[in-house]
Amino acid sequence: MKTLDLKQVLNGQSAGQTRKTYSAGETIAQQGEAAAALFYIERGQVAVSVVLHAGKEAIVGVRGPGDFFGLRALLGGGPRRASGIALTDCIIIHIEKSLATRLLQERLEFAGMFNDYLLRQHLRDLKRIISQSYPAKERLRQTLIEISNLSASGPAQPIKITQTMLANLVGTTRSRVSLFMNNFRRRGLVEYDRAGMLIVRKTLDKALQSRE
Amino acid sequence: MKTLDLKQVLNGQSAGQTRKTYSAGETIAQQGEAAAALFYIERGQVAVSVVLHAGKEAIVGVRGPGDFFGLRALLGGGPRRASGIALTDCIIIHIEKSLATRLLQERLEFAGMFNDYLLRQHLRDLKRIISQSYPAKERLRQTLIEISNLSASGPAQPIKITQTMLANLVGTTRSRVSLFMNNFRRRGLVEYDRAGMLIVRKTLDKALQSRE
DNA sequence: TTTCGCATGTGCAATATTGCACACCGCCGG
DNA sequence: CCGGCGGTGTGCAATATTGCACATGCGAAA
Repeated sequence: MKTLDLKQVLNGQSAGQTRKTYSAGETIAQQGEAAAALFYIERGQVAVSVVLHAGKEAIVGVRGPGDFFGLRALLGGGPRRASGIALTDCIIIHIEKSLATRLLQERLEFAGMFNDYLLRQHLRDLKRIISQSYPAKERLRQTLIEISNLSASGPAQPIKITQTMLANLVGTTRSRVSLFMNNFRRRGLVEYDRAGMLIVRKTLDKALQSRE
Repeated sequence: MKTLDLKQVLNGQSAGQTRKTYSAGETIAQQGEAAAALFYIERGQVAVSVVLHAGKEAIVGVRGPGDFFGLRALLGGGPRRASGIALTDCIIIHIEKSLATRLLQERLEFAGMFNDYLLRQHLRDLKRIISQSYPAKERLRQTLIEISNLSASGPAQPIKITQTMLANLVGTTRSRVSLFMNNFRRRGLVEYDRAGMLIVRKTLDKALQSRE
């Protein structure tokens, strides 16, 4: 199933879209500010995070090439409920709210593509929700696999992410993540390259449970 | 913001849609079978559940009036990954796969409405994902509130749901749910009516944590 | 009425998780 | 070269959770 590429739709639209680059660590969208644009990731990875209470932070997901984020721009006028932070260097297309809503309401091919995207995102969300039935170690395993396969094409990508972020992503503590990662590493399921990037091996896919 | 009602779009479409009724406990869609239709809830509540391993079951969410489920029908030809089970007596509109995809591809007003639905559903999913950062008791609190507000209009609805289902919904054990529910009850945050239906009081909304 | 078959209320030991604390490292700026 | 600083590896006591087991209550079927 080939989905329509965003660029085909955006071509011919001059106003309302901007292509920007961000370097790793930069904040692309900030929780609390007005949702003026919808974002599309052309390259790189973005963490979507929410600050809860007393500095506690939950990372709601990681998005990669081909993903949208900042969907709040399409829903009423409320402020953003989450932040988008570049995990790696990124190329992001900003689509202004007015353009995005217009495309959605007037262009059937855009609406169709976006529906398809939202359907797939919903399935990813469900996977994430299901994972809450598993213990932390299994959640970490699933999360690592998901992140390393974000760029659907080609083999698993090296990941740059701190243990603290992973902890906020799987809903556990950093000490736990450290423990689990070492376990995975001893079993040859993951490894770090010289740049400190995390490499997830295919063997992690079916790694069965084992006591830590 | 008033969203387009499904019926306006379905009017004039004769073939491919059926209105059916189910009584509480009936299975509307079964995990594993072909996804031949998209479902729309006109009345009632439906639990979406997934069987994991060795009989373990996760309830992925509860849908109410105005919600769709069985979205797999819109994505390729794969089998259903989840089951839909009527929690209460329901009126469900079956929209055959062929009709659903056609509406999505050809009718801008349907595509627009569906996009809006998926956006809102995505936000609900995210709330659910965020909740995994909280302890079980807080997750139960949020879940009860969400379910009781499914029928957006009017006050909170009485709920009919077993503790076992609640446990699968919040990702904990039944003993725990029993404990928490009694705690909520003693504090006057919930109660049961004579029919055994659960009533969630508004006071639960801001009930602060307390040791069990 | 009696008897199952759910669903709920409770208790408890075995485990898992949390929340710190502290040591080590590599890197960067002064 | 020397601090910081952020990120990681570990250990540990206080808590929370799991997985049972068993009693009770209640309604439907016999």
